[in-house]
Amino acid sequence: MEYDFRKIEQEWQLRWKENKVYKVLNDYAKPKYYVLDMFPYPSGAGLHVGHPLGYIASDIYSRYKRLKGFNVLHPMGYDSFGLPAEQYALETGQHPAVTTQKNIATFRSQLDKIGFSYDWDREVRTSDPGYYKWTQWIFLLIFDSWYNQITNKAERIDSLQIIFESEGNIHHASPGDKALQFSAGQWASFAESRQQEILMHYRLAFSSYGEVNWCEALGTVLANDEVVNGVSERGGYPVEKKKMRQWYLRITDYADRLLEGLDRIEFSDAMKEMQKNWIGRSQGAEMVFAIKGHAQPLGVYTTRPDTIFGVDFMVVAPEHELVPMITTSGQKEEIEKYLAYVKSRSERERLAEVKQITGCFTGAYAINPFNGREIPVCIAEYVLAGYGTGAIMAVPCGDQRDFLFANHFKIPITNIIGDHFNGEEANPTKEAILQHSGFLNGLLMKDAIEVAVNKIEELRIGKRKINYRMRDAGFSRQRYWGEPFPIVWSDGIAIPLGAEELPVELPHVDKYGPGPNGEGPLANMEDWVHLTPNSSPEEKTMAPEDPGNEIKNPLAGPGSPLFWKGGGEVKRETSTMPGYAGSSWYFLRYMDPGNNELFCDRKASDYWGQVDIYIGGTEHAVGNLLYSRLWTKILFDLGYVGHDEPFKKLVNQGMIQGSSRFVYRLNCKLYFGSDEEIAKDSYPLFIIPKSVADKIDNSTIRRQIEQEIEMYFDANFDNSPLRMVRIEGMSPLHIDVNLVDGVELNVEAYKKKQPNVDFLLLEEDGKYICGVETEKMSKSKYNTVNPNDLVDKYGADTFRMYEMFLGPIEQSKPWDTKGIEGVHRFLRKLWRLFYDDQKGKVWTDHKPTDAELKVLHRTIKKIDEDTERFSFNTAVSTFMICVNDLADLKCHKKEILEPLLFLLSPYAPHISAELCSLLGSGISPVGEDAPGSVYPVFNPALLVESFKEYPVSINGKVRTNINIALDITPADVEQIVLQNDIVQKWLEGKAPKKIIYVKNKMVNVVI
RNA sequence: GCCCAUGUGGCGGAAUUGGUAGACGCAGCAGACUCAAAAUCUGCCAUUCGCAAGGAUGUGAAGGUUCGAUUCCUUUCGUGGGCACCA
Repeated sequence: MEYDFRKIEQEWQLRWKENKVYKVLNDYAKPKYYVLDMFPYPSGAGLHVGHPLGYIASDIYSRYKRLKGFNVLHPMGYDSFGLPAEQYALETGQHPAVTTQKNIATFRSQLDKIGFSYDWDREVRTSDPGYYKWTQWIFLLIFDSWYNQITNKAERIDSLQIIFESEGNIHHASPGDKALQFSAGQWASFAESRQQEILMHYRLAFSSYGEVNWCEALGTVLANDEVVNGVSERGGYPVEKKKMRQWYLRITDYADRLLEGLDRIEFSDAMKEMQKNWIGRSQGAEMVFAIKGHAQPLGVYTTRPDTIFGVDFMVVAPEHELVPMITTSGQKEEIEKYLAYVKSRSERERLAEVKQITGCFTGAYAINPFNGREIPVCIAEYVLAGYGTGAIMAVPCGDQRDFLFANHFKIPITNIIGDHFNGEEANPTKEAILQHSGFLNGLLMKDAIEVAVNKIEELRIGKRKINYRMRDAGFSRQRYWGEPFPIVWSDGIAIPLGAEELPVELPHVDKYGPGPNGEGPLANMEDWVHLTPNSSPEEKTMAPEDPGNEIKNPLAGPGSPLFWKGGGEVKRETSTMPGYAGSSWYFLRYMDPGNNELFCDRKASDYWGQVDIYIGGTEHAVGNLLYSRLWTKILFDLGYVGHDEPFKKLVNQGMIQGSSRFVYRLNCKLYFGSDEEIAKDSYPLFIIPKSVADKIDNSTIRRQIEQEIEMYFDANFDNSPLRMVRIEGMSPLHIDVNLVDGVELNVEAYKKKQPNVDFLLLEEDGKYICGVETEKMSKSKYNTVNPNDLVDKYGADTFRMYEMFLGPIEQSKPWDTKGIEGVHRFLRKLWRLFYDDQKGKVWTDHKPTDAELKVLHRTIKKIDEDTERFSFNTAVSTFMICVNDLADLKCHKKEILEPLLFLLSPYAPHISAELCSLLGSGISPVGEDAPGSVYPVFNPALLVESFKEYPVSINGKVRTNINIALDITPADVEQIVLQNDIVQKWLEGKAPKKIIYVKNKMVNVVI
């Protein structure tokens, strides 16, 4: 009986599907475990071998935990909104919904072949109205919330209204307009539109005019992480700043909690570091400098108040509001010239010329409050309007940019750090003793920071301040293929739709181009955008004549002013939500996917709780992972979930790189002698070996190739038309890796695909060895490998184990198909422990020996340890060692083999299930007959040894091995070791200085 | 520039707490079985000196701590990733 993996895998997959063995119930009595994969964007290219790496790891872990008795949630879905489908629609006219549907079908069929244990009844798709209804719902919830800095959590907006009614905003400054202040009485006197405008500044999801990354070529706004080096990540088009009405999430209010939460979760240091950098917390002080002759002072932010006496000038951002006010008439012309220059420069240019110092003097002078010194105020590009106050106090001896600026404009530098400053570059040290620094003289800079801040606060010219690099997250996109906002606009007021209006379905469009004024494609849908009475039958409920049908927001509670009373022009919001909207909470929907009342029942989220293991790539380090954490914290504050960090532990899978193969095409010109031109098609493109291609510049090699070509024509034409050959060089060409066996090209197969080529100068055996390079896996490089091909050839079990065998899950590594044979051989060898090709059944019911039990229990222990720590590559090795050992022992005993199958089943479920079923005990490691209690338990007693083969070293070098009983005294050990011939030889009659004996490890004799 | 990873045979990698470096697999070499092939099995396989026994060297490089270092410390080089006028 042979190992017929195709038949076995097909049959078991069908059976598992029919019996719904992976169905997961919210069985609140059982201990839970939540294993999550980052759900994929269903691209048109389908899966390549890199995708399943994480999926296989998570599947193994899920199956393992299930066997250990946990109720394991292990779902899968699709992040199916996004730009690529829309781009494709623009190019081909195919509706994104159609292509997405098709791509998902491809993904699903590929996933199914690998034998994953997903509960597909819990599948989510972010582009499904049944799903994005709740994305919209959560958005409305966030819209209806504000961040209370006193209680330090999000609250519903009505609590803020109550506060305003009783005390104004005295204790809650507006995050959008710091200067705004009003009393309770004033609040009551404001018109409703004014009140709404003020509330908007406080909302956690708010709308505001802001500078966005506008990409003309894509006709859309891009997120910061979609802009790379000033051009769009996709397509590389230029990106510029543009003011536009946008939606934002007030993530900055959560900056500190997002930082603090990192201490409570298991992410890699690299990942935490990336998030910390992104948040960019810095501690310092904000203080004001008076400007000579002006009433309004200049506010600056600094992290180094200790350097206050080293301030030689001030720099403000060119966009700073004070610039036109303080510029003197003498400097006006120059300043305007500089402003024009700044404006003319695109983001791209500015980034390309980092560290180039440009700037201009305003003519104004600021006064240092500590020593009364008058210092010039300049403007410069290197000061950013969006960070801090948009102005700095420049300390050239301590900051390199300030130093360069001072040098450039010949501003004298005050040295406050003595020898630490060499006059050639700034030194940002905190270890210097301060000089020329008034009341700070003699203090270590480190210590002076606190002293200076205290003084600043005492003099009431500033206060300590924490700043963040992170900005509020732009939440609207001028795109089609995303969630529509459940918002309508009336007289400039954003009105949330009621829960009963959800989902606001994405209307079908025929054109995917941008709308007028850079709006999204939805703006072209006149009928959809304008909500006037009777404009569309299904919107009847909005008819203003019917007072019972007001658009009300039930989220805002009774008596809320937030509803549309009819009349006036009402327009829908035409932008859509960004890609991260749907992926910020999908892990919650999996817990309760069918719920029509709520996005996820609190009981379900309390049960499943945090994702215990989240597996995915590093590319979402600051996107998905940060926003998911934000949404969870908001939902936690508002009482919708019971935990505030979504992911307990994150495992980053490495990237599988492609291993590209090249052939080298000869570039040559052929001259023909006869008048009759021979058809171009009748002579081929010539391919030369890499060894020849490398030496193409060598004239001897060229001559050799030319002769080769002449011979070719002599052989293929009766009267060779060739008069002359001139070789111009060669070009490496990517060739399909599937035509290559290792590095050897399958010449026949290649010729079938490329009939018009011929190979020159091959070795005698006719082999062609390809060039090799490691690159990103991509279709255009012909280096993708489709898992389907491998599953067809070797089976899913082999494929799963091979992917794990490649190396540590977190490491990036190039794909190499060659080694898969070894894993396949291992599974066949395992099969032969049960069934022999000739003899048939070989397994028996005989009692196992101690040696056999030892092999089994060593394996149990190692597999447990390795699986727990995600060391799947060593686990596969362990299985191989075990099967090798059992084969050596000629062990075919069911009592040993059956537990082994249970150990193996998370890794290779099909063969394990088949062999278990053939053993006939009526228990299975997969599915409905798999009680947790049959998973093998390690018995340490079986591994106890009484002797050990100790390595004995002389001066740290191993010279021999001696078998010594474990229970004897160190003195006896020394005796035995010293009597050993080899040790004697090395001692040369001398007495050892010292003997180190570590029980169960080694013995070292020091001479 | 700053931060984080990482560097071990021809190749992927192992060595979990400082204790026999190279497990397991690929590739390669030699052999068995076979008419032959496939499949399978057996042996060899870091470098170097040596007929061998047995030495010497060896985890990017240089130092250090230690009886003992792939593992810890310092310096340095290479590779990969992230951030980058953030005051």
